[in-house]
Amino acid sequence: MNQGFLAERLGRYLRLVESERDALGELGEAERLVPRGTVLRAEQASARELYVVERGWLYSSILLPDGNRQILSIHLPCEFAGDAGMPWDKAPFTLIAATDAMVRIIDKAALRALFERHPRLGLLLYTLAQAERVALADRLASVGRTSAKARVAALICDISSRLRAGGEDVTHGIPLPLTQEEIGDATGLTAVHVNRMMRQLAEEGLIARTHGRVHILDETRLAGVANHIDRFATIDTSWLPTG
Amino acid sequence: MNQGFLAERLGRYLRLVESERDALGELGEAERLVPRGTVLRAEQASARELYVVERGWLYSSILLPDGNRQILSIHLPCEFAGDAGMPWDKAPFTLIAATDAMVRIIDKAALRALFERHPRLGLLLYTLAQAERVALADRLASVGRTSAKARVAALICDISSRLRAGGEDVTHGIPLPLTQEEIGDATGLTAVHVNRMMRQLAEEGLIARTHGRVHILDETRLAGVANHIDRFATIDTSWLPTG
DNA sequence: CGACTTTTTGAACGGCATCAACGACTGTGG
DNA sequence: CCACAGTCGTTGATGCCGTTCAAAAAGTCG
Repeated sequence: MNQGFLAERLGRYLRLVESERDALGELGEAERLVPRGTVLRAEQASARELYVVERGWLYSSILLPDGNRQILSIHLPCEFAGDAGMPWDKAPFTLIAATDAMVRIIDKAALRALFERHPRLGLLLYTLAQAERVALADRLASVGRTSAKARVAALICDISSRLRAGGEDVTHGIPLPLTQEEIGDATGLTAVHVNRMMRQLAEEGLIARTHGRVHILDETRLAGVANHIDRFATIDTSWLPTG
Repeated sequence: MNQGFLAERLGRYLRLVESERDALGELGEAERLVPRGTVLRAEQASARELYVVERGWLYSSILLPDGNRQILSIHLPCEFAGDAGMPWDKAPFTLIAATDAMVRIIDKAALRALFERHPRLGLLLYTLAQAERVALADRLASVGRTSAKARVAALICDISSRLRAGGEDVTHGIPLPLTQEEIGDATGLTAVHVNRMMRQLAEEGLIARTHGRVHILDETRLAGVANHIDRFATIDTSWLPTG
C-alpha cells in the first residue's frame, strides 16, 4: 500500500485498471511530515500543489479579520486536502495538522496530465469534488439552521461515517483528536458551549467520552438529533465509463 | 448566443477552440421554462441530468425535518445548477426557480462524453467545481462566524460580484428578486431579522433599496462589514493545457 | 515539579428568535 | 373600477439560546 493511497481511495468507487493504478502511483512526488498544530499551507501562500493525507488528520480553515476562525472541513486519511485551491495560484484556506500527519504532495501539472491521459479518472475526480461540495452544503445547513446540540452531534456522525467508509473499525468508539475549541470553530460555537453540549449528549446516553475518543452509544438517535444523512455511503459511479 | 450559454461561461476562463465550442453547443438536449416558485427538481427525485441557467435565477435548498430550510446556493444566468448531484442517482437538494427562469438540460452521459473527448474542458469543469466549493466554504464562514448584519451584507456582495463577473452592469443597482424569507433561509436568519438588518444597512448609508433592487452606495465599506473576498475575479487557468 | 493547554462549571449579558399585528402591494373576479 | 384575498414587508414586545467573562480543576509536557 506504499504507493497506493490515492489508488485505494479511488478504488473504493471504481474498479481501476492496471494503467490507472500505475498513473495514480506515480502522481505523488514527495511526502511531508506535518507535526500536530503545524501550518502545512497558509491562506494566500503560493499553491501549486495539492495533498493526499496518508496518516493523521488535517483541517482547512479561514481566519476572519476579527480573529474568529471557521474550520471548513476535516481531512481524514486517504482523503484529499488543499484540492479546493486548484482554481487559484494562492491558497484560499489555511491547512493545519490536527494530529501528527503525513501527506503526499501532488503537483497541479501532474493532475493535468492525469486528466489528459485518463479522462475516466478525471471524471471520477470531478464527481468526488462535487461530493465534497455536497458535504460542505450539509455542514452549511447544520450550522445555519440547527441547534448547538445538533451541530455537535452532526460533526460526530460525519466523522464516524467517513471513518467507517475508510475501512476503520468504528464499533469500539472513534478517535476525536480535536480540542473543544476546534470543534467550536468547526460548528460555529464557542468552546464553552461545545463542552456543555458534549456533556448533554453524554447525559442523554447518546455518546460516551474517554480522553480523545468518543463512543457512539445510540447511532440512530444520534443521527436523528443531528439530522445526519450518510451520503458517501451511496455514491453512484455506474454512469462513468467502464475501465 | 443561442447555442452558447455554456461556451460563453467557460470562455470566460479559457480561450476555447472551435471543436470545443461545438461540443459545448451540442451538449444541451432541451430547454425548459420554469415559472417563479416552481420546483425544477425535488430532493430525492431521480437525477440523471444537470442544468445550465439561461435566464432568471434558481436556488438549491435543503429542507430539514423540523421544517427549517437552508438555501445552499443561488444560481445566476450562465451558471450551472444541479451539478453537485452528479455523484448520486437521487438529487441531494431541491432546485427552485427564484424568478421565472429558463434552463438547458444536460444529460450525465453527455457530460461523460465531453470529459472523454475534451479532457481540457473536463479539467476546467473540475476547476470550476472546486471554485464553487470554495464559494460554499466562504458562505459557511459567513453563517458560522459573523453577525446577522455581516451575513446579509455578504449575500449582497456575493451576488453583486457574480453578476458583474457575468458581464452585467452593476453601477445602477442590482436586482434582488428574493423575498426576505428566502434571504433569511440563505443566511441562517429569520425574515424579521433580515428586514431589520437591511434597514440598518440602509440607514448606515451602505445600500439603498427600491422594490426588488438594491443599490450599493459604498462598496468598500459594505465589503468590509461583510468580510467579502471576490474570489471569482481572479481564477487562474494558466496551468491548464493550451487549446 | 512548574508552566501551559485544555476541560469544566457558574453567573450574567445580549443578539437573534418568536409572537403578534398592521401596512403595502399584487393579482383576481365581480 | 373596486372589493377581496393572499403574499410580502415592516415594526414592536418579549424571551431564550448561546456568548462572554471568570475561575477552578484536570491533563500534558518540559
